[in-house]
Parts: sequence; C-alpha cells; structure tokens
Amino acid sequence: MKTANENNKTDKTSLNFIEAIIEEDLKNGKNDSRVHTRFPPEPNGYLHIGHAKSICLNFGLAQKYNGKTNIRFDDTNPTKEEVEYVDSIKEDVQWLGFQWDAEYYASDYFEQLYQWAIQLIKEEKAYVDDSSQEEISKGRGVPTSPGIESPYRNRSVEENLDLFQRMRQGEFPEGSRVLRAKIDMASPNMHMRDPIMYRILYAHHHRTGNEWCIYPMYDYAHGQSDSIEGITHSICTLEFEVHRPLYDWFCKALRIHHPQQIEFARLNINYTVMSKRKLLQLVQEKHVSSWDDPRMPTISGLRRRGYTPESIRNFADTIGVAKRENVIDISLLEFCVREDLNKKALRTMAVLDPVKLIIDNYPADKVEYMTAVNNPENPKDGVRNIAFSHELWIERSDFMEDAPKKFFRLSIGREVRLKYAYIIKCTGIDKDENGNITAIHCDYDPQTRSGMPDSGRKVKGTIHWVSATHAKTAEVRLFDRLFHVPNPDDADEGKTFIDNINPDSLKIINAYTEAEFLHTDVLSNYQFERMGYFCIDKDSTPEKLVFNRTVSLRDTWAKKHT
RNA sequence: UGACCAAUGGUGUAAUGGUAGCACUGCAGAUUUUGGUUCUGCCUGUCUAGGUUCGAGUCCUGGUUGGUCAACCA
Repeated sequence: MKTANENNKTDKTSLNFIEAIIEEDLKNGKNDSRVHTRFPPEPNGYLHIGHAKSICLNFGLAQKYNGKTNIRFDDTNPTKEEVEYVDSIKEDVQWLGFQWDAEYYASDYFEQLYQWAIQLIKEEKAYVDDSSQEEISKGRGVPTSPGIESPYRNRSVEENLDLFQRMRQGEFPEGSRVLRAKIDMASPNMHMRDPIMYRILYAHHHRTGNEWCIYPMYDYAHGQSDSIEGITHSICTLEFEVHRPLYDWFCKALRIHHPQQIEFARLNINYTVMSKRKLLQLVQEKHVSSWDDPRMPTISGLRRRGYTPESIRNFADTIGVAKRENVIDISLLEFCVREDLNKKALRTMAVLDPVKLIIDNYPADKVEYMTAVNNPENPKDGVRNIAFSHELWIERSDFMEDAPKKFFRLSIGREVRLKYAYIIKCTGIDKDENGNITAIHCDYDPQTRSGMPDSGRKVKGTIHWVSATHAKTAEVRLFDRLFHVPNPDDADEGKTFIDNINPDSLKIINAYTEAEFLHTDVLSNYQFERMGYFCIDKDSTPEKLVFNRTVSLRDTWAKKHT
C-alpha cells in the first residue's frame, strides 16, 4: 500500500540526478535493466539521521524501479567493529520500514578477495611493500607534487606471491608489510598512488574470528563486494568521489561486473552534529546518557524521542538529493514530525508547571465527568470522560497579573474557557510571603458547560486543566537542542564542539496528568493539549510514567512575546 | 598553489535551451472550545565576466566562492 506522500513522489515528473541516471540506464538496457542498490554501513557505531537519508534513498530507488536492495556490513576493520552495532543497525533499518533482499558482510568475501589479489600479483598489478608506515606515507608525496616509487615496487611475481602468502600465514608482524596496487605514484589523485590493498592485523573479527590476519582496505573491498552482489548503482557520499577512479580501476583490472558509483551530498542539520566519531565522543564522555539519548540525532535517539518512521521517511523525501553541500534547518525535521503526529497522536491534558485553581462557587464534594475528544483530526479515535472538580491544576503561564490586552488567558476579572468544561471568571489570587502566587480563585458559570446552550458564548481563550484530586503525577523530560549554536563545529580557538553543548538541553519536571491514558506502551505518542507532543519512555514503571517531549506545538504567541 | 566536485530566495530543492515553481522558515489575515490544525495572502533567488543562440538558470571559456583528497579508517 502506498501512502499519499509516496504517490506524490511517484507522480512528480521531476527526477533527482540519480533517478535521471537510472532511467537513462534503464532506457539503454544497461545491467539487463535491473536496479540493485545496497546500504553498506560499517558496524562501528549507531545509525544517525544522515544514514536514514541514505537508507531511504537506496531502498526508495529499488522500490521505485522494482529493484532490490541488500544490506551489507562493511566489516573490513576488526579493530573497530562489534556485533552490538550490527544488531542495532538491523533494528534501525527495519524500524524505518525497510526490509533488505539479502544480508551480506564484506567478510563473506575475504577468500574471494584474497584470490583476486593473487590474480593481480600474477598480472604484475600488485606488490608486497616492506616499507614502514612512515616511509609509505612519505613516498606518497602531497597532492600538489608527485610521490616516489617504493624500492620494493618491482619485485618479481614469485617473490610477491611468496611474501603475500606468508603474510596470510601470519609469518610477519603487524605493520611490517602491506600489499599495494601498482598504479601511478605521479597521479594527481592521491588514491591512485599505489594504494594499500591489505594490511596485517592480528585482531579478532566479529565474524571470521581469528581465521585471518590480513584484512582488505575499504577501496579494495567495496567495489568488488558490490560487483559480487550484482549491484548496479553503488550510491555513496561525496567524499568518496576521489575514490571512484580506484573503484573503477579494480573492477577493470579484475574484469568483473562493474557497478556505477554515484556520489551525493551527505545530510547536515543545524544545531547538531552528524559524525559517528563525534556522536561516539558524546556517549563516551557522558554528555548524553547513551546512543539512544533522545537528544541524539541517531535513529534510536529519534525513536526514543517519539519520532515516527513515517516522519523520518517524509523528511528524507522532502530534503531531496543533490551534489551540493547543504545544511538543513532543524525546523524542517520538527515540521515533519508535527505533521505526522498531528494526525496520529491521541490528545490528553497535562499540566507541566502547575498552579492551583479554586472554583469557589463549585461544590467542594462534587465531581462531574466531561467528555473530551481523543483526536479532533480523527473522529474514529472516539471520546473519553475526565473528572472535573472544585480544585484544578492549571498552567502557571496561563495566568498573568498585569496582562496585556492581547493576553487571552486568565487575569483578575477576565473570563476564560476550561476546555471541555465551563467558562470561568477569575476573582482573585492568593500569595505567600514572598509574593509567589499559591492559588487562583474563580467562579464558574453553570450554564456554560460544554454542550449547553450558553456554552457557545465567545471567550477569547481556552485553557487546559486537570482535576487536583484525580490527577496523577508523571515525570516529564523536556528536551531542547543539544547545541546552542547553529554550527557546533564553529568553536573558538582551542575549543571544540563539546564547548557548544547547550547546558539546558534536558529539564526534568513532574507534571500532573489525567488519571488514565488509553495506551501506556513504550513509545505511545500523545499530544498534551496546547503543550506539545510527548511519548512514553522506556524508563516508565507501572507506578509512574515517564514522558519524553518529542517537540513542542507551534506557538505563535510565545514566539512574539519572548 | 595540484586534481576532482559544486554554485538558484534566509534554508533546501525543481525547471532536462522556451512563463524561475514547490516545501520549510519569517510576516500579515481568516477560521478555531488547542494562541494547535486548516485556509488565504506577502517578502525574498539564478555567484561573476565574456561567448554560442531567435532565446541561457540550463551549453562553452575565464574568474570568484565553497567542498573533498596527503589513515596500514570507512
């Protein structure tokens, strides 16, 4: 079944530059008119919203052109990769709503890759280099001037074969030798200056264990893995553009199926960071609680925050795909989640910053049950009944002593409607010795209960409330952006993005909520009327619910008055 | 002082040689028992200098600006 949005996407006549390439290939019958993409994460961290862009792109393209998408873990560096990450990545992709056609690992191809390396050695296109890391680095030169050839570059095929086989046997210490492709030390492209294909690493691999002590480099593994899987369009981010000649070189030298590498600009969003290294640092240095801290731009963080898969997919569609560097405004992400949650989230009333409202002319022992709509956007969600009584909790910000004319809420002498209940008129306030308001007094108009003839009377404002005797308390975690500047990397001399962390990104409060919720499953989305969207956190207990604020409601009044 | 890539409103993204459109943001208004939603309107754009063409955001050349590349990372 297609969503309205997906239909729009299909209907639109304009193509992004990748779709244009694919349609051209389809027209020419390239790859037998197949489309086969892949999502190739390295399992060395959790997926973030930038990966979501890539996931939606790769899986979306396959869906659009009746193709396939593999998930392939790029696990060629055993020193950084862990199963924990493999599991989280699979969970996140599926949660986003995608199912891969096949699950592969670059490590599945280690033997084939090794055989191909032997082939290249035999064809004098690869050689074993005994140089030290520093010597190799020095010999490579700099981008503006050519490198120099290694003294080991012209070893005989026999010697190379012998050495490479013994590298695999574990005869040489780590770092003592590498296998290099013999290309061009004078190339203006640094990646073509005899790139390293294999290095010796005595490390335990999460899948192959201790079977190998030589591991292929990304450039030697990625294109061939694509090739083995019959990938047609190998989509990656811009920084791999300079790797493409090498990608092509290996496919040609090996005379194997040659997928087309296409690069697009990675996603950047302001007020956050989007590199695995930085996200890992935030976790390790405990600036956040974990990878799924709701302030993190990780998929697991957004999920815990209350974002829906639909909202993230829609975001990915809306930002588009191009080769231009871009920084997306965080407000677009917020727009997407509000748009989705507005349709789905059940409404409830909760008071986050409470002050007592006493209805003096309402009998102290009386309780009425008011009918409330669960979701005005979806009548099928029905109604519920909520207790109303003599004493209520209301939002402290819904009262103002010296209120401006445009303040449509409570002030002495002014009228306001209590949502789903009566119109009340404020008669006075109680204060403590410090001048803080401890209670607000009012009288209600018994003829204005919702549904009664007089309830249609025009009042400027409507406020939410909960009955003080019936309300329950819940913990509410109010999140704000993790960084207080648009570009966290834009730090003063000697400072880093860590110094730009917003010290007020998390505020924990206790709120009064309605007595009951329709659903209390973790992740259930609610709208606290007039306040924002909240979801139930996994830290909740049967005794006390914990809510995360996903995003506040748009507030045009507050915006103008702060 | 290299190579490669990219330049369209504040932010993204379309226009595939023929009317510069859409979304977000911002502003103004209407509706509203959420200052939400919905609806209406407005603001703001083709980096620059040449060239090709009846016609250039689009093609060509130079410049400018930004990005990427010098891990035995991916």
